[in-house]
Amino acid sequence: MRRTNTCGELRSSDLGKKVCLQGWVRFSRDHGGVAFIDLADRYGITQIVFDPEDLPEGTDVARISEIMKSFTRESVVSVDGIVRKRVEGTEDGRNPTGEVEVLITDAELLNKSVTPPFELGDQKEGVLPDEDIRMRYRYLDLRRSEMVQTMQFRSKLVHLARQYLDENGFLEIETPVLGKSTPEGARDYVVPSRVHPGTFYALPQSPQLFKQMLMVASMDRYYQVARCFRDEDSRKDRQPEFTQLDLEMSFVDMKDLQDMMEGMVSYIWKGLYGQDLVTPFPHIAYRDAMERFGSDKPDMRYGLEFTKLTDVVKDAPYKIFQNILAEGGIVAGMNLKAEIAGNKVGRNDVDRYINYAKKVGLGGLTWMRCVDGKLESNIVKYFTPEILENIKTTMGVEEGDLLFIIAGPWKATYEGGGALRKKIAEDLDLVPNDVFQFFWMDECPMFEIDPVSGKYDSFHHPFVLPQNDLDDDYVGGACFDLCLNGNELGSGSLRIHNADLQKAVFHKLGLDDERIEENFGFFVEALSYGAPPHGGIAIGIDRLCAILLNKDTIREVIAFPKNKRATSLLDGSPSKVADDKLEELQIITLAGDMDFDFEDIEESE
RNA sequence: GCCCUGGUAGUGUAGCGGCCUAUCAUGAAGCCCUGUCGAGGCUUCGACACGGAUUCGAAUUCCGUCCAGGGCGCCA
Repeated sequence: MRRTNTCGELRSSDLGKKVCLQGWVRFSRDHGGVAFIDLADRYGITQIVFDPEDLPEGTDVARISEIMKSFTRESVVSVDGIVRKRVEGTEDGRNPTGEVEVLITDAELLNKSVTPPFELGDQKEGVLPDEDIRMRYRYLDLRRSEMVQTMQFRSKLVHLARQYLDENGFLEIETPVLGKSTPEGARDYVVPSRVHPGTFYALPQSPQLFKQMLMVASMDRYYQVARCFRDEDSRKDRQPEFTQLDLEMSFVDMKDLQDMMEGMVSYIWKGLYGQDLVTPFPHIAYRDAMERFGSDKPDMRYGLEFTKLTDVVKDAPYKIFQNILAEGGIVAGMNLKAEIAGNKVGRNDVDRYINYAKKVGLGGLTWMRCVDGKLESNIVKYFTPEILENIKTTMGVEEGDLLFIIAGPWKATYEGGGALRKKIAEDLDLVPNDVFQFFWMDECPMFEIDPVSGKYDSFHHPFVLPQNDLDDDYVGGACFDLCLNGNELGSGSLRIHNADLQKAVFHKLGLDDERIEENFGFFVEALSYGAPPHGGIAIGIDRLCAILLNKDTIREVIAFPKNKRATSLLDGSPSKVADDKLEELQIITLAGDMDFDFEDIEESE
């Protein structure tokens, strides 16, 4: 008999039906006479009961009994039976199928499982095996209902995005996975060409150039669920390969792009949770984000904002601040209000935060506490009463408040401050984890200037449309990030559609004509054939899923992720390839146990 | 490349110089049990990541290696 129902389907309304269920033996409970099996598949769990005293006439009880002995944990089995009501008082309210059970009339072992390396019942929290064990046996880990739900969630989310974009006239177009390596940006994963020995394709870090060329090609609205590759070190939110919802639109301004994205996120939200998301999303300028929260992707679900104190302390005879201000640095303070933080942070904690501040790149951390209406600390003697009073007013200090004051060069100091702010919020449990706060971070600069080398670097990437003349002191970029709860979900921008302007930006970034031609010649040429004004955005699907599901790492929302060292514990990749394959590709390797010695090669040069 | 944390039966853990012939749970194997649902009861099996050092004595301290995770750099 073929499967008639899944293991999550049967209800009281099915009583009396003859059914065939097929699935995995999750738990079995043999009472000597009557025996139960929790039969599981991705739809749910149905209780199967073997009841030798209550079988239809002519059933070969001994045979079924014998077959059931082979039903070891996680074996796949097929069971024919009759849906019946559970004995009064033994219903399981936690399970949607808990009112019924299937009385076995026939059974078959489809495929035996050896003893699984860990238990798959995941009703109880905190008993998961180490992640490396889960990865080694990911196909078993994925059987767990939590993982099944995650995969379903992700699938639904992507499906909703596709639906929305399709309804809005987007074409889903695949761009190449084998492309051209460029020296800029992240390291490429590289694929050797057999046909052209000595040359290599690169896997895309993003479909950026191709989607822009699709705009040149008049496709007008494009999207792709694009796998992207970067050969850089992993983090909990960074994998060597990851998935972006990548899209591009022609004849749009930034608001059009953001409206479209807000519409899409709302649509996904409605589909996922049945609730309306509040739009439009708030905006925060890059500079404000940095100066208020110490981050370009601030978590604004809690306070602990910074207030600039540069002007307030500029005349204080405190040498450390004087030196910093003389070098163009900033001074800013964070007020840990007495009731939420100040009273919970003692002298020892302050020392701990001072140490932490040093670790995150701050020179140090100045603190003051408001006691009996006066600011007290080891350094108040360096400040005049007027300045102290001014600090109190500026920071809104009240009795018991604790001030942390950071000082130093603008970027490093605010970034360090942002790390400190995050740490304090986590320590004091100030982060609400049931709030989802989307917002746009915009008004970004076009370039960043390396303080050491003085070289220009793109703030986002070199294809962003500059907002003013490239020779101006400050050049803004038409780019923005979509952020959620302190995470960057994606970046978007209007793009340069003029070939000369694109070249000028490359020049500004230090590329000469030869290098531009070699690496981006085809692209600049494309722009010269009537490229329309266009812009686009890419949303990190892995991150979005992880945040919405409250997962600590994107590995939890990727079916087969790589580990920290970019290896797959499941298939053992990356791995060596056979020598004859390398020979065909005309590749020799200097690593591993081939008969080449790096030093020999160096000497021969 | 660097910093930090960790590695004890198949799995999750306790132990943190001698009470260790290493705890508990789960699992596996066997037996018992007719209403359980992570069933229960009894019996059995099974581990200190690897290599050095210190010490009368090391799972425990130290050094190195390997493995896993978090972070810095990196991620235009």
